[in-house]
Amino acid sequence: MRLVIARCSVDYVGRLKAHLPLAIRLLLIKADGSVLVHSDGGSYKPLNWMSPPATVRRTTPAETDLEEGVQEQWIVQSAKADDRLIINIYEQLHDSSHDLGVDPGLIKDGVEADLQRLLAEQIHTLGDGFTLIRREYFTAIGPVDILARDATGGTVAVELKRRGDIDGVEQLTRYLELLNRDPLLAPVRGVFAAQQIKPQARVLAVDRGIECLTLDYDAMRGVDDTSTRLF
Amino acid sequence: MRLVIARCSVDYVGRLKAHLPLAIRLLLIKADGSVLVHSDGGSYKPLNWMSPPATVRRTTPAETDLEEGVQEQWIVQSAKADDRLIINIYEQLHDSSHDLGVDPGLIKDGVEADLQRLLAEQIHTLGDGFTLIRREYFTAIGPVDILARDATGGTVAVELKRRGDIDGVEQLTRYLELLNRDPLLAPVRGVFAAQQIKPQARVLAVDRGIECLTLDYDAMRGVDDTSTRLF
DNA sequence: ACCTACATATCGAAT
DNA sequence: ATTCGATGTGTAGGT
Repeated sequence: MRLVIARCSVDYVGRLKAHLPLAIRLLLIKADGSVLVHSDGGSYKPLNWMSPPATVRRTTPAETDLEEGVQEQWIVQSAKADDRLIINIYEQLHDSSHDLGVDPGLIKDGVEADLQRLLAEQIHTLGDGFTLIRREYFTAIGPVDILARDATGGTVAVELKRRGDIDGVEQLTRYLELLNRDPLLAPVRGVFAAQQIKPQARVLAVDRGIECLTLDYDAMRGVDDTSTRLF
Repeated sequence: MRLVIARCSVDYVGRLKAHLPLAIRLLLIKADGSVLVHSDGGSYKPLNWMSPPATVRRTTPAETDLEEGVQEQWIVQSAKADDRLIINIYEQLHDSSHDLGVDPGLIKDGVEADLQRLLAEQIHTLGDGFTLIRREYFTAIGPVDILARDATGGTVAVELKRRGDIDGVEQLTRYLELLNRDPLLAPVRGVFAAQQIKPQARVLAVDRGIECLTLDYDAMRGVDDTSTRLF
């Protein structure tokens, strides 16, 4: 990994065009040829970048660029696509290289799978008398997150999201259409469950006769004591 | 901006939990307190991070951590949420600070807004005799990208995407359903326009009587001479 | 401040 | 290889 602090301008040409005027930035060149251009603010997304695999080629700037004060020009070319990053370096303020080795990678916990496990264990959250048929109930168009039976014996399909968006309602609608063609299951009603449900999604769900359920992950996790001693 | 190369382990606790085992990584601390943890591979997304605004607090490691070889411990606390990043530093291999100043920001060209402007200006791309009713035609469920009138006086709703996916067809379908309830507009037919249309999306669109149109952005920009002198 | 839609999204699993 | 779904999505633009 090479770290360069430089006064530079950057142009990206590929799926779109993007231009960064002259300013001081961090240029991060990774071992796989990928390049990140970061400013001293914003979030983790670089101002400009090139995804790996890529190659960095150092060229002599054109006459007009030299006159303007460009010391070096880097051309970062994607190996896969016709995407290119052109970095004009006016002044290098720092330059260091470091050997990092291979990273063992990230271990995660608390994603949708955990939410699903918790809801399956606490199926009464859906309503009194509910019983679990199964998680990841497989259909031709994909797995239904949770299939359950309500107090009256009716089948309920649950689509589970962290963020309840309109896409999730569409997904559940497709499942319900399919499940309701099965005479052994029909009629199947739908429950759209999420930590947060967007107003638009709620409107669409209600319009289609789908019940909305907002989940409190922290409360559900509080009930399940195994999750408190993960690391 | 501070750049540190260190042998470290990292734990994130917040919306989820994530753990990075001991390895050499880049720690990038920005002026707004945000921190990025990068390895020498992957794309622009850090292995772990803290979004701004945040504060970095250096603490003395606990007894057990000291025995294990932890020299320093950084606690990065989000100012907004109860999100925390804990970085255990076993060895610092590099440490430098740099003053970058404020970045002038990125200038983009070729995003959906540009496509929409060009298609509105060159509405004949849809067919001979087409006239523009308006861009961003507002409805209760969101804005229709372009509403036009064809040679026979019929109304046409255009959904525009850079990449034509199945979601875009669903979106247009919802708009068409709504628009066709309006007797002043009905019947409204749909056109799904994108630089690239996925085969699945095309099949679904055709199945629903929606016309597909592949756009050549470069050609459309070529017609519009103002766009040739953007940079 | 909240909500909505777009993104050079990235990333991983399943097909 | 490609598609699909999740993301600690981020980001910009509107109301």
